[in-house]
Amino acid sequence: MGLLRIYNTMSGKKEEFIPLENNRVRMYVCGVTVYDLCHVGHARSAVVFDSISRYLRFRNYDVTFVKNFTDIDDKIINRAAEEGRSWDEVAKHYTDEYYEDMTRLGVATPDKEPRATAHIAGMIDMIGKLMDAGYAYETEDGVYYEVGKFDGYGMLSKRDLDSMEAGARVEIDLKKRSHFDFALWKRSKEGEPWWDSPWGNGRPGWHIECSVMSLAHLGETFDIHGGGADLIFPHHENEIAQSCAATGKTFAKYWIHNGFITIDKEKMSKSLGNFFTIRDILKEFDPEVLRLFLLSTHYRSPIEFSRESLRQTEPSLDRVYATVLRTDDFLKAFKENLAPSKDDADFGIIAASFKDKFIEAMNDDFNTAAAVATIFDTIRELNRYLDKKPSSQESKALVEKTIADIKECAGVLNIFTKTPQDWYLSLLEAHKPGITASDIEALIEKRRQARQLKDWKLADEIRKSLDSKGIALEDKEDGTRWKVKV
RNA sequence: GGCGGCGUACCCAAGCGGCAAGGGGGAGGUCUGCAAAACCUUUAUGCGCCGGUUCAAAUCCGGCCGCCGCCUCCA
Repeated sequence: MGLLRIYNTMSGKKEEFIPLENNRVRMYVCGVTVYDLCHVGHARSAVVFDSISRYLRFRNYDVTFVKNFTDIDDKIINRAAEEGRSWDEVAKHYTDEYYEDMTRLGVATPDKEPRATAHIAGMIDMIGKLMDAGYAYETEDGVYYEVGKFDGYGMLSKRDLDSMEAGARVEIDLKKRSHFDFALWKRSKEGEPWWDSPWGNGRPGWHIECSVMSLAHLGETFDIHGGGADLIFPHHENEIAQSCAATGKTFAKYWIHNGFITIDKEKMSKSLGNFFTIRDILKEFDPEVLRLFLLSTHYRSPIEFSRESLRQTEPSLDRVYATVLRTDDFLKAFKENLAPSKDDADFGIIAASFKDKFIEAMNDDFNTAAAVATIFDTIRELNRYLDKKPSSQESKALVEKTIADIKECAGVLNIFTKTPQDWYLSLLEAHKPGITASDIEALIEKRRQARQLKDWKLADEIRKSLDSKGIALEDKEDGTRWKVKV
């Protein structure tokens, strides 16, 4: 499989990936706060880490993948007030919505999906340790972490407290010893949800949950910690401060951060209001289109999002499905009648090298864009081979093996997973051409009869009328196929 | 102000020291009743600009221009 190299935010370099423990990989990724529908920025993070975990498994690592839900937070409380229901109903509702989006996007459920509110006891325990060790202090608002006490503060985000103080944009909270001290425990105000603690009734600060849940499920030190690049500071920096101070151990070995989705070059975000929900986009596009679009750019680079770009992605998928269909036809009609030829040998060499090239691309810091290109290279070579109408005893096995390899590698990215038939039906759904599959079939039959009578005029009229609706016909030896034009 | 990143063809996008991947689009061709699909040829002597290092630079170094992110909640 070769060496896997991963860009580590901590070192700022690509490093050889060596798990802490033999073949086992433990990874923790920061999930979502369940207070609203997810947008495509969330989709990117989910798809990227889903593909990374799939690739690690493809490499035969024994992966434990943990992704949390933040189910208590100011935004949830505010949302609950707006919607006139309890905070936990809001959290439950948007967790369900999240699962619906992830299922459609082909994002596998992680091994563990802890919720913050299920780990309050662990948080109280860790906060107590931090208090005892002198890293935390109490104010009238709650308990704070004193960042100045932690030597390594800023090691991940490469910044030091002094220079940050100079650029601080927020008014100083006089109750805190430093502007950058952050809440471990917030005392609850009237009407807010609360849990009992040695520091009074309250709720956890945001950062403590990840330190506690990763500890509970993965141990003091684990292999990979991931999330969006906007979490580097302060969230991940604070997690490091908490965990290292509490355990005295290294927290995570490799830090992986995905880049943002932008709209008109600006980061997509709730606060700017320039976002598209996953829900809305999937009304217009097959989920694999969004998934391939997200994986066609390296995970650390920004992606400029637009419907136009998604439209450009559709033909890529279509090309693969057309080849899968063609291969199905080839295998069905296969009759062996020639001795092996040079064509078989030539294609055999190309086909045999595909998987290695795919792996090589993925080994280079999960370069999915380059990996996808190896699939397209192989698709072209396969088409070229099929054009030669191979019929030797070897050709059938060769074609079957190639398609199997393509599907296996595409499975790592979880794309090209449908049958061609389902792909065309999905496009019909997404493009809404105003005609049903059975209507199309009926017109194809009418045209078949016309063609039999060599009534080319009528045949062409039927095709033209379908074409104007966005449906293309392809005449094959054994009949006519339809497809949605992309 | 501090820190980080980006600028590759008409569009998207890999490459990060040794002849500029891949997808879309355009042009021409093969195939076809005509098409479509597929395949072939073609489409950047060029990688924001200017210098430097090197036998060799899109890749390394320096300067400049433009854009973005983080420093506040954020995937």
